[in-house]
Amino acid sequence: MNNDQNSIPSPSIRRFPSYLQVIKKLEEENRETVSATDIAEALSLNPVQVRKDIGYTGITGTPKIGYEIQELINVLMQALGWQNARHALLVGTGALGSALLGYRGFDEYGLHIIAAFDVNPELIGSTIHGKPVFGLEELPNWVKRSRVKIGVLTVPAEAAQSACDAMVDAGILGIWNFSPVKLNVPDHVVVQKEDLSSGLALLSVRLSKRLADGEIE
Amino acid sequence: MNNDQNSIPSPSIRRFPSYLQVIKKLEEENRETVSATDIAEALSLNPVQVRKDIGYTGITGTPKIGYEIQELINVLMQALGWQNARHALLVGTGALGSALLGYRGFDEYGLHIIAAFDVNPELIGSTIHGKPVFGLEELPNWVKRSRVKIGVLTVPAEAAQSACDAMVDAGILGIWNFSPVKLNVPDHVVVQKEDLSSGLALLSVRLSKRLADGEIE
DNA sequence: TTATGTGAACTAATTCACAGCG
DNA sequence: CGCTGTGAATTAGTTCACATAA
Repeated sequence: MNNDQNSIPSPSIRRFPSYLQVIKKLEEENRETVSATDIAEALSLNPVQVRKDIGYTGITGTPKIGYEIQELINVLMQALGWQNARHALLVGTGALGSALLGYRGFDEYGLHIIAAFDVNPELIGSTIHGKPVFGLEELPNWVKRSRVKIGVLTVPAEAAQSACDAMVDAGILGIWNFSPVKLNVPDHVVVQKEDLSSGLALLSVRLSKRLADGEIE
Repeated sequence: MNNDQNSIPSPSIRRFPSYLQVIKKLEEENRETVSATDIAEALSLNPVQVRKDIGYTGITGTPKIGYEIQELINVLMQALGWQNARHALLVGTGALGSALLGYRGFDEYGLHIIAAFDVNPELIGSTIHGKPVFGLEELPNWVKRSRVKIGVLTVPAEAAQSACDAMVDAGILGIWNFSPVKLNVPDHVVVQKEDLSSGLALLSVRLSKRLADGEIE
């Protein structure tokens, strides 16, 4: 088993949430163990890959049986830094922003978006999916009080860098960037860029190829 | 230059939309050429990688100058199968679904979601961000009439497979799946799964590592 | 026999190094 | 020189093949 916490490959980390999802469902059904094969089957992956991924966490399973579900959940959460629920804020309450505010999927994985910020005076003071919307100027104080470290950025391209700067100034350390802009941040800030169109690109290409290769139109 | 249309690596395809985005902005500023270096800089990528990616499309640039912007836009769109705008439908008008209906980013890349379907009687007959919402039972006729091939799936996990089946039966050939479920589809249907939590996972891990490595808390 | 765990082989992707051109 | 274009080297990720344990 590999125990080097610092070097889990990114593709493995990206798969962890889906593993969690599968085994949490089994947990609800009161199953006590899972095999890598079970997980692989549920997700159409190669079982060896699943085993290797799980190996990175340092957990060890028992042959013929698999892994103890509770333990596996714990080490995966641990590996993801999700042991304790994390709080986040969101800047930009447009279509995508309000969707993310209402997306319960994140809570399941320990991310709780607890407040939103925007410049639109019509929204300030209201709530979206139960979360309060503040004016951007309140960001610094709010971050100081709440000690939140993660910010979700869902503003239009033009506003992205300045909203990012505001977050950084306020003390945010991790930015999940949904805007199509490369953000300039100081070294101590981590940015994760999310690009919806890249998935759409792959779908388009694969579909075009199928059509070209003579599927019924 | 590589001209084999059928074998552009997936990572390259995933980067194409961001290239398009950069050069379309330059086009608006009436620039006529871009170098791979320009694009790489705008996106914090390695210039060689950009050049290789562009090479896959078959286009050829001129040393010292770069690529002709119009031509580059054309070949990228071509490579992505986005020459002619594509129409799509969406099933599931929850938080995420309505966000995608209102997300103008897709139009830019040739995906026009022109109708939505749901089972909620309160929504049927209404419009969301200007797009009409129909009952799921209307799907077959609507697809037949509109000849739409792409479906965006944004229903909760429990409903995913049955909504997927409905799409497939109606004649949808490409499914962009935002639900956390592995879909069972016949061979001729292409499924692209989108998993928001995988990006969040990476952000968490990178942030935790930073904090552990002694950033100011 | 059915699982884990892992070194080894393989495949894919990125990056390097450099030739060639304007 | 600053750029393209590309073979070669490198690195990263996946898959195979097999040893081992219950």
